[in-house]
Amino acid sequence: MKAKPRVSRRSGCPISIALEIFGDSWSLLIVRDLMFKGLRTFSEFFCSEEKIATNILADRLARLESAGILTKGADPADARRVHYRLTEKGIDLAPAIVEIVLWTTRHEQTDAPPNLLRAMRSHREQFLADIRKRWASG
Amino acid sequence: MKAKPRVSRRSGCPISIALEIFGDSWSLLIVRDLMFKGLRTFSEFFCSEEKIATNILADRLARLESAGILTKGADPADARRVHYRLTEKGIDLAPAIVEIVLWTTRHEQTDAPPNLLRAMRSHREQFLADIRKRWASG
DNA sequence: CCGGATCCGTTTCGATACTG
DNA sequence: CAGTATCGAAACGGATCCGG
Repeated sequence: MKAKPRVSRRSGCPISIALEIFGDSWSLLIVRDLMFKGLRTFSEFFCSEEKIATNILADRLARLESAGILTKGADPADARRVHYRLTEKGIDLAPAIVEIVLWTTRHEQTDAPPNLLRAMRSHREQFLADIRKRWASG
Repeated sequence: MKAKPRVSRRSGCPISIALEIFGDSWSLLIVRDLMFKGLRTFSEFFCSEEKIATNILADRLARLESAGILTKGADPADARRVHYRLTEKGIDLAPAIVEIVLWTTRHEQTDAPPNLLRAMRSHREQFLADIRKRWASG
């Protein structure tokens, strides 16, 4: 299925928000899983806790790819597998995702790992640098 | 109209994201307009650039209210008008919204006021403190 | 006028079944 | 494994109507 660029009449706003990603639950979850959980393949996303339907998953992966947030390629180890990776643009979502996660844990009760949260909150710059480094290396 | 709590099977995730707000375009735009543009009333939101339909607007305001992100009250100046304000929980969305806006301006071309962006980027803590102060004063 | 509620055609979603 | 195809259900959006 092709990612239909549903035309938005909401552009031209002085203070704008990229709704293509931030307005959509699935896109947000996919990026989070890619960034923090190390998920890479179609079936890993499909089997994750969110129970996304295969057609929606395919659609969102296509949209995110055409938005330049992730790229699709053959797994170097196993050529049958397709591999999704964040682009530079995608990795750059980290600060926003971190703030979103922090707000969520402050205001809804979650069972997020406390040490991870502490790293996000108290050593923000270090934490973001680590994410970048992890992606740079491989 | 009541805010229907469309049940999510996506909870229990170690690193969670509050999809109720970050997963919905309109909610995000309403909070942004409340936070940065000073919009307060139903008709101000309705007449804003986004061209939201009245039923959708009413639904999202109700959802955001029941999520504890904003409150509804009579305008002290004009009792006929209804006034929407961010709660503490809503104001606390500022860091996330700021990162979202910064990412958007970095990666899509927008015509956001450059001095505003500079304030967000270079004097982040001061900028966030100012938002809080503005809301504390009334 | 202001703040919605209701109706209704269109679009999107989501579950499942199916395919290369 | 990595997706399409299909189809009923839900959400959207526009227009109009309504109570205060």
